[in-house]
Amino acid sequence: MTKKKTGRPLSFDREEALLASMHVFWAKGYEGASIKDLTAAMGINSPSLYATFGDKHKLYLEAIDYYASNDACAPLVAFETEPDITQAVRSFMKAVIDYSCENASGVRGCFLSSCVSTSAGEVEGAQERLQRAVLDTDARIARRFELEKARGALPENLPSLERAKLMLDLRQGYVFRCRAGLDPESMLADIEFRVQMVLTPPCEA
Amino acid sequence: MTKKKTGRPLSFDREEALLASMHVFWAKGYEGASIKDLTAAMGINSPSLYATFGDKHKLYLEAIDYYASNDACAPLVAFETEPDITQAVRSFMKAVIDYSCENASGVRGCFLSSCVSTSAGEVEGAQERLQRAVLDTDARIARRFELEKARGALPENLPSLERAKLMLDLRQGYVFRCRAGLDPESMLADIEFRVQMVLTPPCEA
DNA sequence: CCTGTTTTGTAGTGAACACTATTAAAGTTC
DNA sequence: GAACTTTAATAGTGTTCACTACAAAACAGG
Repeated sequence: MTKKKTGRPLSFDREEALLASMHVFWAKGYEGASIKDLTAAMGINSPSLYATFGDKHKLYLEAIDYYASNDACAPLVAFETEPDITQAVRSFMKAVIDYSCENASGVRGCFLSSCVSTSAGEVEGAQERLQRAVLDTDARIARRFELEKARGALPENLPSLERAKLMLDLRQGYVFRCRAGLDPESMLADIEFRVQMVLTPPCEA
Repeated sequence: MTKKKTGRPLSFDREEALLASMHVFWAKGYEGASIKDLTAAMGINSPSLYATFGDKHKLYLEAIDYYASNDACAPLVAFETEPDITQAVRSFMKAVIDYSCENASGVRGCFLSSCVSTSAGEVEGAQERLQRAVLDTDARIARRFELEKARGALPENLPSLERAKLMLDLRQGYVFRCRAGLDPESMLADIEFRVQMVLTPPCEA
């Protein structure tokens, strides 16, 4: 496939440039991100972009794949890193809010929620990637719950997948609110209640 | 302001055209919607668009305002129409899924979630309108809960605003999943659990 | 250090963009 | 029905869009 013999090496880091492009898409959307915007942020000229990534569309899809498969979603990492399950859910929620309200790169929300989701109807290949990302994340969270149930840290009657989906859906709510510019404090306030909601099994006879 | 004396009347319905433009923005996003797309859907020529709405940006803001203040959000209407509160929440959830997965106009998701939210960072005036819409909706739902508590249909210790925000956030999750092309059936499955979650007060001693 | 290969940077391609000047047509009013 | 006002439709405006020829430059191999 990649028929590279010898010659001048790339003067920029491919992965770094890809990440930079993702932040531009994130901030401006697929249509809103111009090649000029992209190349400026990536620190390269347009011919390099086309030689390296094909075209705008391919670059976009690659950025999605990169995000989905490189633990680019900080809250999920926080969730999986934390040993105590209650603390893990709590950290996830907190990370979602912190991360969504002011990311290091200045963009708000979540790449998948705020950008890819919008383009899903128009940009070919976006919806299917989004769908797989959602299903994968559901499963990933549920797996952790199952693990904790096996360890005895969670009650057996907790419906893992149902609660995993709940946790992810609550995330969408937070991301949306951050995107709308709402005060993070107001969101942090009811985290505790939601953590219990996710982890407490059906509470009646 | 509007200095209209006499002359030829508009050959199209202003509100109808505005609604049509909203659906285009909804489907394609702000940047993705071209004047050509808009005028085609609105059934008018571009000079009429500019004469009537100013420019693309003003048209967009007006479309947002229209959506926010004209009960254009079907699920919310379903929620407020249904007399029984449990059924109201259930209808809301169901409407969100039905409405988000396949709208009459062929667009998926929600205008605010899928379009305005993305443009909030770039299009002037979008974020503030989005924020007000979220806060208003929170309050609107909470008001209904308060009303039901006064009627005795809901327990006094149910935190109205907290549950209102929860209900709206769950909505974002559903909308997102619909946008990702997930199967509606899988979402309809755990509605009942979520309805109880919204309406059941904190369940311990 | 010369040949070959690849990446750069400049400059520019046609097409699509948001937007408008202009003219013809359609109503309203007296 | 003539005068006036306003909208409608055509046909453009300059600008920006995604994308690319082309030529100079930078490295690898011998």
